[in-house]
Amino acid sequence: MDGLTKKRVTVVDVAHAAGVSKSTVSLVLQGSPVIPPDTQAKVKDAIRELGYVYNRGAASLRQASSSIIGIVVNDLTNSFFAELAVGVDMIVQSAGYVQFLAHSSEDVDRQNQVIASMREHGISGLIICPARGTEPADLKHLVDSGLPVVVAVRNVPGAKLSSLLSDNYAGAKAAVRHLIDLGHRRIAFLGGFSDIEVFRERTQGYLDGLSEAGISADETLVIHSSPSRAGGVDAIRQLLALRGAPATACLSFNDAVAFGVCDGLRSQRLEPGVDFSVVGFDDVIEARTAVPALTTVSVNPQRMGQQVAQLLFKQINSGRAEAEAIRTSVRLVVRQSTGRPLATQEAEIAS
Amino acid sequence: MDGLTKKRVTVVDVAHAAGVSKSTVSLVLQGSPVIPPDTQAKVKDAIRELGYVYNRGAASLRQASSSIIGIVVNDLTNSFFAELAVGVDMIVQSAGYVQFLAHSSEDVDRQNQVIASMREHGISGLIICPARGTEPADLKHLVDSGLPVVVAVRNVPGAKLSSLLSDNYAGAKAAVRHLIDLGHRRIAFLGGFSDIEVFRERTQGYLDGLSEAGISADETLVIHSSPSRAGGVDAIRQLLALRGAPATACLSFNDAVAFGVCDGLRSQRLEPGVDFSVVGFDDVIEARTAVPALTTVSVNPQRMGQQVAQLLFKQINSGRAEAEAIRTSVRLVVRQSTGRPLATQEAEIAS
DNA sequence: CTGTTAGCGCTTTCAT
DNA sequence: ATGAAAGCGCTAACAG
Repeated sequence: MDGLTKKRVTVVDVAHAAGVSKSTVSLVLQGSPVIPPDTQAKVKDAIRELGYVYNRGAASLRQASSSIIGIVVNDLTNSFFAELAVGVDMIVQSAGYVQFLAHSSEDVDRQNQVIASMREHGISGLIICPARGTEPADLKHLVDSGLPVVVAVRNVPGAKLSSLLSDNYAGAKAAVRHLIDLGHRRIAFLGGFSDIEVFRERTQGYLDGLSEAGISADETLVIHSSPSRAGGVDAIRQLLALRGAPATACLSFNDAVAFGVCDGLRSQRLEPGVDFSVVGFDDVIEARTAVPALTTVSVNPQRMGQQVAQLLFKQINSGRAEAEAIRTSVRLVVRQSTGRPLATQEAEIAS
Repeated sequence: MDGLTKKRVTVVDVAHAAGVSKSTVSLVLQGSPVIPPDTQAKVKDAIRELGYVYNRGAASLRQASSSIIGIVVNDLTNSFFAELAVGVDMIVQSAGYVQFLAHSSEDVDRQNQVIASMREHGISGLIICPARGTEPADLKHLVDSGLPVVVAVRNVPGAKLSSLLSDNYAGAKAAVRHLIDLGHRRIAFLGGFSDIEVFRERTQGYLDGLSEAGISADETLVIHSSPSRAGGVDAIRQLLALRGAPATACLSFNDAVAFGVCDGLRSQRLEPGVDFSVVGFDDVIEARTAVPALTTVSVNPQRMGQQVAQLLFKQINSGRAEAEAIRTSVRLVVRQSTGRPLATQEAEIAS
């Protein structure tokens, strides 16, 4: 009870208190069936009484395996990735693991640092949403260390790693077709930076969607910006300032951009969904109430997080699986703002 | 180079390759100044060549101290807490620590589980944004384990723990005064649940603000709801449906609620900031562009995260500090929607 | 300045 | 069914 002499209580102490030996305690801790119930009870009482806390570090040292999953995210500030991390955490926790989470702030150096740090802590698997500009070379060490790794959301084309990505191409194409069916001909693509694969996939779907409908693309209608709400405001402002035939609809890089586009429209006294059609990619839960008329190509981030975690565990448990590339399907969710509750119409999109 | 025989490379291997001893390697690893540069170089080369990765688990076992900070958040889905975690991470990383992040989904049992798990992993400090309904008893074990802990954002009144909270009372009062100065007399308080301390503090500020201006409070104008965007929509709908003298302004529990209130207003063809004044608490970065006219009582979550991490490190480094309760100041940010760029006016609020 | 030695708390044969 | 002993990879004394 002396505040200073408080030494860490170990299995030995527990064993002593319970009148058994070290290894018996260890076996109880692991729920081994070879220990008789009464002995188990004695040990458990001693544990409670002494306030013993299991030292997982020592255990992993001995067992050469930890129960830690690392996850490094490019930007936690983006709700999509925060939701994804939540989805991952659900699976990780239910598997009895804990989650190391770090975010790289879109900085490749930082990303390498945190990965190194995680490896030093002996993670038994890693999920990574790569920072912009991540090269296969950056992940070289990682992949040939044999650590189970899966890449989520953004691909790193050259790296031989498992990945779970959304079907960006098919989603963008479906969105464009939807807008064309609504009668639009001048359709813009707003937001995002061209140095990530996701952007390229989405713009490709956009371009192919247009050309399949016999509409020739106008490259001035593709406007880059930060993939954030503020970026969306910028992009729509630039679009509205263009001379020439005005666009009447846009596909936004993600939902943050789409929200920004709506903000920008409103500040010009235009009503999203009425004066100008907006389709957003990704689907943060808030989107449902935020802009009733906002159509989205939706990727459920929590579900995606769960899937990616499952893929990782599959890889961990199967020893050494081949790299596996999965595309999660997306849905086109059309919302109408006529009255309440909202009429929504969803369609699963196959590639 | 054989994929199966790949054994973990240890300090011994490195020592062998570099032609020195175990402890020399260890000293190099710790950047000790007693090792001559050329020996250091040899060792570092060997490390690179063998692909050695430091085993921090073994080190912590020996040193009885890890470099892990735990942070458990009630809801990562709420951008405010995601931003807070980012702020924490900045400090944690720059101190050479890594961050264990888990979220409790507002579930006290889950919260206890993850805390236990973190302790088993030997965290050297813990930051906690308590789940709703957390009792001092839930944290009893924790506090008398002597682990440095700081509570953030939400207080747990009975527990003897350091805390970093925003000045909710003063903020709410200032917001109400602002609305009164604008000429409002029927002011509502929307959103949030009354079982958390933050809610009580904010409503108290609201009530005192009213009564100091000689306005008697009308309890039908305090409407509870989930502290989310959807909750805000609900709350404003309920408010507008009330019979009797209509409210002309509201203070929202947080910014998510405020956004929802704006959504709800718009769906009734009312313009926030024109037909009805809205003040939101908390300040997610997006708020700036989202609703230009939205006045906020602003708490910068990233800054708060940094502060809380600093407080924790202070406690870790000073051995055993007394529990310390800090209130971060808040700012009243008034935004006007007249033209662009926005005219904003800020005022720091003292308690 | 560098090598030797003895554990940190746990798991795991191998005896009893 | 339980105990004894060895060792995971590292650091910290202490010798040399």
